[in-house]
Amino acid sequence: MKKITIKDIALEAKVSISTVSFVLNDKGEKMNISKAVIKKVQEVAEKLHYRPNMIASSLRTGKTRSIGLIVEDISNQFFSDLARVIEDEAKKLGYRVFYCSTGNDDDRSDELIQSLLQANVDGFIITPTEKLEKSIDHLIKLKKPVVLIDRYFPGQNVSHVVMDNYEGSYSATQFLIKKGRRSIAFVNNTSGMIQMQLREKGYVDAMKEAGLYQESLILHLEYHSNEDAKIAAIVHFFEKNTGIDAVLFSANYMGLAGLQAFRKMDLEIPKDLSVISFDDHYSFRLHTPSISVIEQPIDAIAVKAVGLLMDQMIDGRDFVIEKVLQKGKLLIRESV
Amino acid sequence: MKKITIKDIALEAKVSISTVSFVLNDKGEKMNISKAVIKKVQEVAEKLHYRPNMIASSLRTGKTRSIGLIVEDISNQFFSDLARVIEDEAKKLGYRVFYCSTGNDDDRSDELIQSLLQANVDGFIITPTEKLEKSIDHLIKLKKPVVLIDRYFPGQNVSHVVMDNYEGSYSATQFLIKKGRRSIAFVNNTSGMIQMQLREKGYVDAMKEAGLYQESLILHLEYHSNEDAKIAAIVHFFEKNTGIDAVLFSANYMGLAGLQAFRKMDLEIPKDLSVISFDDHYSFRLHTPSISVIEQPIDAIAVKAVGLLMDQMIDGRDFVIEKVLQKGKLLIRESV
DNA sequence: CTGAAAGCGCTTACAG
DNA sequence: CTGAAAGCGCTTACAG
Repeated sequence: MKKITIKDIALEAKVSISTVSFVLNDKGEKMNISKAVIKKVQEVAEKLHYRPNMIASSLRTGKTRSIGLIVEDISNQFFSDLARVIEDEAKKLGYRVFYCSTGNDDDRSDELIQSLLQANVDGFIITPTEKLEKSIDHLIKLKKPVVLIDRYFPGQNVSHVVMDNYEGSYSATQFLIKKGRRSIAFVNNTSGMIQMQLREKGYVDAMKEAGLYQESLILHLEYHSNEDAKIAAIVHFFEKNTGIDAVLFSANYMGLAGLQAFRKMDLEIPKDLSVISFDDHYSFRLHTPSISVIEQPIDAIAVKAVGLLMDQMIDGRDFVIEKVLQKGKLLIRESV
Repeated sequence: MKKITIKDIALEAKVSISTVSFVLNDKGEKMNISKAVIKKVQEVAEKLHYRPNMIASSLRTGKTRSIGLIVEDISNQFFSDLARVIEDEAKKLGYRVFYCSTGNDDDRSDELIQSLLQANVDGFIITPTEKLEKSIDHLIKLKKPVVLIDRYFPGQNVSHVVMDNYEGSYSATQFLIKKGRRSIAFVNNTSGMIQMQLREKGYVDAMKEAGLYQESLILHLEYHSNEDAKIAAIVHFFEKNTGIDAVLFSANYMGLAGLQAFRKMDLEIPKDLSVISFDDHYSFRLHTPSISVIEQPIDAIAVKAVGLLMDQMIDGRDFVIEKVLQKGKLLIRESV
């Protein structure tokens, strides 16, 4: 089966290849090509089952109609949900999405950016890792459209869309306090990224306002440790700090490790301990009791991020840097 | 920042662009280019931070060094694990992977194949949906390398790598029988794909051999129904067929629906009911009690599939169609 | 041993 | 209203 090119169409329709190209790119009217010719070309293209060669057109135009999506871990449900919505949104606009996971590894993130640059993606949506600020500066210098999601660098002037982490954490903590909980722990990781800092700050402020704050109630888990190590650390922490009656996890994978720790310790939820975690997860719904979460507005984040990226990708438009905060949602289930 | 091309290197190194191309493609020696020139060209390329334009080279060679991976649902852990291993394997060999989900929708699957064809991927790894046989025939006619995973079409001569579904199901059923269970249910979907048929057949044969087979112990869930509908169907089935003392689920999403059904019905696992499911899942390990599974040999499947695909992609090599069965592993946890 | 040139399949400025 | 031609950045058969 021979590849059909615009040359074949031109031959068959007895017009020049430029005419074919104009018609197939819907520029026929603009170029004052006659209705009859337009119709003819379209029919021939249809008849021969013409499929444009995207590689050739990319080489010529320098555009690939693709965007690179770099997330932390595509096998984490939060990110795979995000990716799916972003992909759908992009497809509506005729863009293809290449996605890859950093595993929060800075070197790998940098490599991925290089490789996507080399694949000539037209724009980037990134959940940056800690040391990625330079690489992102680099993209900006290259005038590549970039939107960050889930987190960002406070000093850097780049569009980003994130949840209102401070508010989410603050309200969840207040909710626990109103429920009569007094000794509320906060389990975070050691990454120090802005979204984790804000989640911690929301908790700290709510605790301080209620006069309940104690530094010893905060546990920081090594980010790069495996799940068993996290479970062990949580067990150790709760054995040392008896009397804790509630806990807020700053991400779903910590919450999941926590549930396993509590099972080992035979702690009963919510009698002994109220539990709330950031980010929803299938296992939180299935768990007995089901676990309350601060659900991220995934759809809103994805749609907005694609929108901001498109704004930057439209040639010549003077785009504005936008920094968007989306509200999360406290989903109360049986665990509080 | 200007894009560096081989022309720039040629200019700077004072050689022709062909020489540059040969050197950078490691064909310098073969073309009898002097050591000195090779070194010079490499140094200049390094100095100018040359990055080859993959689009240009693709247009010229017709190869993209990429493979298309079509799975049923990338947000299902079985497929996302599979995808990760395939991606890693492919990367080792210098290939990039584009992945997409069919959602078991035949039209969408066909579309995805078209779109990957248009993106000029060099080969395909596919978990086919029911009506995809024609599309796959089409790929073969185009001489596109294809490997199927997880399932295949019995009459079609295509390389594939799948788990030994019959054996997995047969042993799991036998295990339940040896444990003293007598009224063992089997929950399958309505898709009728070969892997599901074989899982059912393994169960049926084991039951028949033990003289325990009853057709009424098999439930078929509508594939395209949502989770709540599946849960309702399972509840209905178990309310009608009282006395069932064990159940084997033919895929993880059915097992997960089942766990929710049993929770609603206050069935106690494993006292009232032993449970085993195909495919592992995070929630199966976290569940109280933890759920026994027939674990798929994901790494082996992925590695083998990439290997078979590469065999086909090496130009001119007369590749052989291989049909590979990998053994699954029965992981016994608390649910039996 | 190395270079000039054709060509992959498009898009688009230019000419008429 | 439509066509001839240049050029995107490579690879490779051919010439010398």
